[in-house]
Amino acid sequence: MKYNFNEIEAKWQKYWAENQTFKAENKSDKPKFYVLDMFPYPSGAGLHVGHPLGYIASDIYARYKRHKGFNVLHPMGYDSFGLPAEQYAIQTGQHPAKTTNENIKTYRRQLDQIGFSFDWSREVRTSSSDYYKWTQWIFIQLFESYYCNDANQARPIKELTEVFSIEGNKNINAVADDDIEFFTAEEWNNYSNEIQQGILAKYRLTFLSETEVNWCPDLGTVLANDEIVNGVSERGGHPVVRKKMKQWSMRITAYAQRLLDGLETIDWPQPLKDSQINWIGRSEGAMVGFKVLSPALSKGKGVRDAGYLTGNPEIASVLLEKAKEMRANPTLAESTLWQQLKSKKLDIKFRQQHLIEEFIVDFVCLKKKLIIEVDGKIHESQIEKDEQRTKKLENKGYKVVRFTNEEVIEDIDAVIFKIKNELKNREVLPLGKDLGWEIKVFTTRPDTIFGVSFMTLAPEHELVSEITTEEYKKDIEKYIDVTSKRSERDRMADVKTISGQFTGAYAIHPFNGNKIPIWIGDYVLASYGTGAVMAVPCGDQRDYDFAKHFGIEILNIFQDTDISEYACEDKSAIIANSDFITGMPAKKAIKRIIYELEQKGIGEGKINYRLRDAVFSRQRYWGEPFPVYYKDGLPQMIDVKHLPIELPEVEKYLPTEDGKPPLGNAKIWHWLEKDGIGKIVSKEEFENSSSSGRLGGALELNTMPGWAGSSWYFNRYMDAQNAENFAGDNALNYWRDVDLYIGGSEHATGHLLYSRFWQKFLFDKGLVPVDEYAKKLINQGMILGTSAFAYRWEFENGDTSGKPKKTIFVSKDLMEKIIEERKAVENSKHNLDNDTIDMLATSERISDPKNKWSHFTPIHVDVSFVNASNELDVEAFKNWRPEYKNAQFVLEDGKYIVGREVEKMSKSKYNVVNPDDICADFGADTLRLYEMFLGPLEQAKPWNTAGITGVYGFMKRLWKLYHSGEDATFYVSEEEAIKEELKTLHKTIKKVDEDITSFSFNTSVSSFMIAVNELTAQKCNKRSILEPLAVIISPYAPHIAEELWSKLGNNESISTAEFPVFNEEYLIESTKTYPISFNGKMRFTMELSLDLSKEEIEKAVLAHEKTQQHLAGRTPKKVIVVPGKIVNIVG
RNA sequence: GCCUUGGUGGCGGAAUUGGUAGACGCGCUGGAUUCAAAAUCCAGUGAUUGCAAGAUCGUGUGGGUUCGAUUCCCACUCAAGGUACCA
Repeated sequence: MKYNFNEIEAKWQKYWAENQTFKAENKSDKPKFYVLDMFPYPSGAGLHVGHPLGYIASDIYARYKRHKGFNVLHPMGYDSFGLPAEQYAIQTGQHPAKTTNENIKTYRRQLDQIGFSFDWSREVRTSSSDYYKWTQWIFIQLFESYYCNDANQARPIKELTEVFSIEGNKNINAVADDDIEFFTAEEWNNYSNEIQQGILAKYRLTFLSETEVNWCPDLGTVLANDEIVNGVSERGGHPVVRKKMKQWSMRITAYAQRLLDGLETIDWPQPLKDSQINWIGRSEGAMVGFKVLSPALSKGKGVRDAGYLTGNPEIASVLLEKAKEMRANPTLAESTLWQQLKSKKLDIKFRQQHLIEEFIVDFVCLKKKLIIEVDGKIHESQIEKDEQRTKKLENKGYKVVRFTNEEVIEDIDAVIFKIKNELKNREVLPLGKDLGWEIKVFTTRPDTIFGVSFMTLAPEHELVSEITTEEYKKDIEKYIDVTSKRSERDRMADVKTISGQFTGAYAIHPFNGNKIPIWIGDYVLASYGTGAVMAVPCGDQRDYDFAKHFGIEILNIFQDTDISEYACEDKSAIIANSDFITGMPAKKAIKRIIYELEQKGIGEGKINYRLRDAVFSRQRYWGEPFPVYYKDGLPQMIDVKHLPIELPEVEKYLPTEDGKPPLGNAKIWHWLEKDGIGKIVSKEEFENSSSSGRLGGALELNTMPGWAGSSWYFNRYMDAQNAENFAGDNALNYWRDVDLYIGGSEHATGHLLYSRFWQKFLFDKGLVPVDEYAKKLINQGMILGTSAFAYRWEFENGDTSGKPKKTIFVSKDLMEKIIEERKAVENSKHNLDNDTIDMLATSERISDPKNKWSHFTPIHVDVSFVNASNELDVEAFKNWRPEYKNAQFVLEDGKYIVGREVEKMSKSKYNVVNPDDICADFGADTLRLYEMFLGPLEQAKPWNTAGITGVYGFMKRLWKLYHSGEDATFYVSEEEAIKEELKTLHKTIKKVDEDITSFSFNTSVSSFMIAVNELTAQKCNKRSILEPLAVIISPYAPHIAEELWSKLGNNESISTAEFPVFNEEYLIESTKTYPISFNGKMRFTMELSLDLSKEEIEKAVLAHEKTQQHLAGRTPKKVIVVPGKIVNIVG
C-alpha cells in the first residue's frame, strides 16, 4: 500500500475536529500546561511557509506534553483589528469586517490543513464585540486607577479623591504628570468639577492630554514610536511629523521599574530582554537646578539678581569670614538654640550663621526655606533694617521667624515648639517657580559637576526665548529656524556636524558660583530628560567636541588624566579640582554630590527613564471604540453594564473633510442614557431628548491602537466564552500563566512590553493571579525566501539602429564570464590599440565601474518557474509578462540558469512559497518535519523547497517499515525485538525527549531518520518497536502517526498514548571503539572491552602493531587514557 | 558608537562536562533497475597530494591555556538583528 498522505491527512483532520480531540478542560487531575502562539493578523495574502514555523514548534511541544500526561491548553485566535483591512476598505468600500472574516476563513483552512492541535472552541478575535467588550472594560479600569508609589501598585482613583478632600495632595506619593501643583483640602473642595477632573487626569493610568505625537499625514493617523522605522512609517514608509493633538495616553511609565524588575523572573531570550531594558532606558543620576542670571544683568552691567541660594559670590568671601567669626563667638541665646537645632535634632538639617545673598542669617533650614533669627534688644533703627531684610528674603521664598534673646533663654521649649510648628506647616514651592528662571538638568555623572563649563539646551527648550539676550536674539532665532527645518531623519543621519548657538545668558554653578554660558544645540534632545544638559567637556565626548568646536573652556577634573585629545568617560578616574569631592572615586563622589544637592535643596538623586507614556488613540475606523463620551468637553466613561460599545456604520472609512477621524462620518454616534438604559443614537435624537436626568453626549471619535486587543488575549483563552467576566476566577486560577510562548522577536518593544504592562495592572487590581503572564518565551527565526534572478542584457550607447530594442536574457555563468572578460580587457587597457580603447570608452560599463551588473539588470523571477538545479522554465517565464513574450535567451548547455539570493519573503520579490502547494505535493506531515529540519528554531534561515524531497523520502521509508506484508500491505510481527532494534528505539526515545525539552527540533528529525534507516537495515517489523516509534514521532508527524496507530489496532487517538519511557539498559555496551591518537591526532581505532582498567587499556594499545608503527621506535613520554572516551599517546 | 547573536564542506546544518570535526538531509558523481523517464535502491563525496596504504592541511584571523580546543581565555575581524547625539 502506498503512502497516500492526502487521504490520511484529510481523514485525521476530520476525526480531530469531530471528536474535539484537543479540547482542553479548565479542570483536571493532570498538571496543566499552557502553550501559546502569538496570534496572527489575518492578512489578505494568507499564510506563507514562514508563518507556520512557530506554530509547528509549539504544536510539537503541546502534543509532546499531552503524551507526557499534561492537561494542555493550546489555543489560537486572530488579532483582527488593523490597518490593512481598513486600507482595503478605503479602496474598495468593502466593510473591513467582511474582508477580515474572509481572511480568517482562509487562515483557518490553511491552519487546519497543517494539522495543528488547537482547541478551536476557545478561539478569540479581537474585532469581535464579545471580545472587545472586555478590552473596553480594561480601559475603564485603567481610567479609574492611579499608581501609588507607597503601595507600589495601581489603586482606585476613589482613594485619591477621598484624601484630596481631607488633606489636599501634599502627602500623596503617586505617579503623575510633572506639572502637579500642591493644593489643600479646602482648595480641592472649592474647585469646580472641571478643575478636579483636570487634576485627576494627571494621576489616572489612562488620561486625555495634549501630546506631541507622531502624525502621519498620508495614513491620516498617529503612530507609536515603535511603528516608526528610520523616521518613516513602518507600514508604507510614509513621512511622519510631530504634531500636538488631544490623545488618550497610557501611563506605562508608572510601571517602568516593575517592567524592568520583572524581566529577571522570566525565562525569555536575552536579546529580547536587552531590547526591553534598552527601551525602558533606566539611568541613575541626579536632577540639578541651575539658576539663570537675568539676561539684562548678565551682560556685565550691574549686580546679579536672583542667584544662588547661599551667598552672593561676589561678596561671599568677605561675608564668609564674618560668618565664621560669628559662629566662633555665639551669643548665649544663639548657642542655646543651636544646641537644639544642630545635628538634625528636629529631623531636618539647620545651618548656623549661613550666607544667603548678602545676608548672614542666624539659622536656616534650607530644605524648608525657614530662617530663624535671634535678636538682641531691638533698637528703632534696627527694626526698619530688619524689616527690609525680611522682605528681601521673603521675596526669595524664605520665611523668617524671629525670637528675642529672652524668649530663647527663658523658654527654649516654647521656641522649639514654635519652630516645629513652622516646619510642619511650611510648604516649599519648587525652586525657581517664583524666583526667576532655573534650568533643570538630568545627569548621570553629578560627580563631574565641577567640570561644567557651559550648558546646552535643546533648541525647543521652553526657556530659550526667555533667557536669550537682545544681542543674540537674531542668531538664536536663525539657529532654531534652521534646525526645525531639518527633519528628525536628517538630524539622526548627520551626527558628525557640530552646531549650536550662544544665547548670551549665563547660569550660576550651584557649588562654586562660576558663571556658565548657556548655549543651545541640536545634539540635545527635547524629548529626553529635561531637554537640557550641564556640559562637562572633560567627561563627555559630545560636550568635548562642542567645546572644542566653539572654543569653550575645557576644565580638567580628573586626576592624572590627559584630556588634550578626548574626553575621559571612564568612571574609574579619580576626581580632582573639585572642592569637597576632590580625590574621590566617581561612585563615592556621586553619592556625596547628591547628598549636598539635597541638603541645599537644589537637586536630588533621580532615576530617569527613556520610556514614554504610550499614546493610545488612533484616528482609524477598524479598531476598538472607546467607551467614552464627552460632556462639557470632559471625557466620561460609560458604565460597564452598557458594554460593548460597538463600532458604528460609516459611509466612508476616510477621515472627515474637517480632519476628524473616520468615526466622525458616523451618523449615529452619540451616547444617550436615561434611567439606567443606554443606547447609541444620532446627534439629533440626543439633542431632542429631554435633558432632565439624561446622561450622554458625543462619543469618542478615536479608536484604540492595534496593541490594545493583543495585550490581554492570553487571559481570555483561559475562559473564552465567559459572558460575565473577561475570564472567570476559576479558569484564571487554574491556568494562571503561559508556560511556553512562541513568537517573533519583532514584538520585543511593542506587544511584549504593553502586554506585560497590562498584566501587571490587572494583577494590581487582583484580577489575575500572576504579574508576569509568560514564564518562558521563544523567538522563532524568520524563514527567508530564496529569490531567483534572470539577467537582462542592457544595450549600450552605441545602439543607434533605431529598431525596437530586443530583450535578451543571459544565463548566470555566461553573464559572469562576460563581465570577467570585459574586466580583463579593461585592466590591460594600456596594452590595447587605440581603436579598442575608443570602443571601451563609449561603453557604459566603464563609466560605472562600481556596479558589477552594469551590463546586466537582475530581474526577479517567480520562484515557481525555477527547479531545484536553478534552471529556469523559459516558456513559463515568457508567458509571465507580455514584455518577456519575445525575449531571447542565451543558454549554457541548453539551460537557462538563474542567480539566487536570500531575501525576506515578499510578494514583490516573487519568492513566496505557499504552504498549500507543499501540502498538496508532499503532505502536511512532510511540511511540518521539513520546517523543523531546516535548522534551529530561533535562527533565521532561507527556505529552499529542493531539500524537502529528503524528508518526503523519509516519510515513505517510515511508512514502508509498517508495510512489510505481501504487496506492501500493513504487517507487524508480534515477535520479540532483538537487542539491536531495542537499542535503535531507545536511543531515539532518549534523543527526542532531550531535543524537545531543549527546543532543538531539527536534530530530532535527523534522529528519526537515523532510526528509520537503521530499522530498515535491520528489516525490523516488530510491534514492540514500531508501536512506540509511532508515538515518539506523532508530535512531529501526527497524521501518519494516527494512521499507523489505528492500523496497529488502537481505537483511541494516538494523542492519548503515553510517551515511551527510555530504558538505559538497552544502550549499555560492553565494548567501545576507542580512538587512538598521537599528540592529539586520531590515527586509528581499536575495539576494547569497557571493563578494562586504565592500565589494561594502555597495555593493549601499546601492544597494537599500529601503535608501534606510529611510534617508530620512540618511547612515549606519556599515555593519556580516558576510559570510555579516548587514548592519547604523547611522544 | 553601544548592546546582542553568530562565523564549521558546494548548500541547510550536527558535534554532552574540552576527547574520533563534518551526524542527518540537499546537491553532485558513478552504478543498478527501466525501451525511456519518474520513483526506488547501492556506492562515493572537506581540501591538497599519492597507483595505493597513507601523509599534510582544515571549524573567520592572530595568539594563549592543555596530553588534546569548533568548545575555555585574550586581541582582532566580518555578518545579522536591536538601539542611538539618552546627557
